[in-house]
Amino acid sequence: MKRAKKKVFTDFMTQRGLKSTKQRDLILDAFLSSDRHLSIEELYLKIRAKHPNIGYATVYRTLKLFAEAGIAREMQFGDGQTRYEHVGEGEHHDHLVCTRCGSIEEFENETIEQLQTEVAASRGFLIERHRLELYGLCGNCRK
Amino acid sequence: MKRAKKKVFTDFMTQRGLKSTKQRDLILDAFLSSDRHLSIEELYLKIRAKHPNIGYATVYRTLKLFAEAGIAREMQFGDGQTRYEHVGEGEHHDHLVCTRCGSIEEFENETIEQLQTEVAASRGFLIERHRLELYGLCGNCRK
DNA sequence: CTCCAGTTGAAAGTGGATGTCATAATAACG
DNA sequence: CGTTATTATGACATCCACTTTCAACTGGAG
Ligand SMILES: [Mn+2]
Ligand SMILES: [Mn+2]
Ligand SMILES: [Zn+2]
Ligand SMILES: [Zn+2]
Repeated sequence: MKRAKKKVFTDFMTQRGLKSTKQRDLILDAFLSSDRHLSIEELYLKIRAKHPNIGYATVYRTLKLFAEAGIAREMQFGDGQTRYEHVGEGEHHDHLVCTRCGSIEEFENETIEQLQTEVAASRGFLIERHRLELYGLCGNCRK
Repeated sequence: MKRAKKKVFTDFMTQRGLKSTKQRDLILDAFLSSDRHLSIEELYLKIRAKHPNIGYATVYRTLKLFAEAGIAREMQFGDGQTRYEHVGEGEHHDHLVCTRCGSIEEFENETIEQLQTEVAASRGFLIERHRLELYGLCGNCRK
């Protein structure tokens, strides 16, 4: 699946006339092999540890490209930092965010999605995307 | 209900040893008699039209007070601006946000709320609050 | 190998939120 | 009522997370 995403990104770049560079390769590897939901700064620092010459702006721009290519999703959990997470073709999930330790769990619930569609339909609203986040204490932090 | 919220705020101020000022009265009136979901800037400009001496910082600080007092809720719809909406005791609702005209509709769905609780429970997660936003085209903008 | 369009990193710019501080207003007290 | 301690206000400064700019630097087509 890392392979698949790399191909998606390569195709995207070709189709847009963008170039392959070692920075982009680095950033893609770091992104794909990292925890989900990292901020730009976090990914930047991680890469910078081994490649001190990388620029913040390059990481920033490359993550935007990932999002455009469809292999990353930009998100906001209200902590003032934009985060990026991996996404696969047609995948979707929502989040449980721990307000104490900051951990993020994912979940899917088809019934909720269905109800959302119904709510929207009943008002003539057409959903393009949605966002559902449950904030609270994770199992560990409740103890 | 405007009356009720004013009382809640007055009590809050008394209990915290805060002073009553004409600015706070102005801002509370403007807030309570305005559209829901305004940004600080929007409310500031609205008040400033009739009271040119009001300061942005005062509006900013007063809205924070409203939130602390429990008569306003701070929210983010991803457009880079913090918005405040009216909230009543024990009230809750979620949002439909039009990505074209920016209008915001509200809805409640008890079944969805129930399912959220179940999802959380099945993972040992304790929900403190949540956020559900459906983005897309409103009835008007679909035409 | 050449050459040009695309890329990079440092640095400057943005915009909204938040902090600072001298001045002004509130309200308790004598 | 005046006095006085406390809190509030508004102009301005600062912060911070991006976002843009630009001169130097590739990648890769031809
Ligand atoms: Mn996720
Ligand atoms: Mn609302
Ligand atoms: Zn936790
Ligand atoms: Zn609309």
